[in-house]
Amino acid sequence: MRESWLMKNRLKVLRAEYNLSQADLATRLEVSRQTVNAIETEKYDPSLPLAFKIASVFDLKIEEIFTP
Amino acid sequence: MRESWLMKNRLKVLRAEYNLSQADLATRLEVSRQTVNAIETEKYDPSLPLAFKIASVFDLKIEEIFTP
DNA sequence: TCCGAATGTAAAGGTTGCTTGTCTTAATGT
DNA sequence: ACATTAAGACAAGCAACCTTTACATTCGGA
Repeated sequence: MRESWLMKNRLKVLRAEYNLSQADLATRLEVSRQTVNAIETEKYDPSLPLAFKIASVFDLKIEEIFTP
Repeated sequence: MRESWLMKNRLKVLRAEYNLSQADLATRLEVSRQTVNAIETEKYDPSLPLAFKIASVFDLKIEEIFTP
């Protein structure tokens, strides 16, 4: 295992604000629902490109969504 | 093979500004020299945690270093 | 209560990120 | 000429990210 200090994120809250299901968000991000779920429940971090996509969906900077 | 739209980055320029070798930067980031080289020559994207580390070394936002 | 939507979890498999090790080449200085 | 440093490249191996498929659980509304 990597030393995995996994990042914290505000995905769940943001999803709620935008009234999106995990499946909705997955569709917008062009990833699977399970991937959204895994990131949200902090099983693993998104890749950098995916983090950019997430940020663009919510019109925020990456740093406003993810924190170390 | 992925359709690899790899991100662009300004690592090489930033390294020059800070007068750091790839090895120096690698030490600060706690990754291998080859990893720094591969990211700089855009063989692959850094992970999100590594992107955060890179941003903190140069005191910039991720978006100011990497662009899709 | 029952149904459907949303969520959580898991296994198996492919791709990407990162490692160590090695080799080559260019630039610089002595 | 020689040594040193920086950088680029490649390969093998492992860890992390992401996929599909599948099944279980939770929850709100009719």
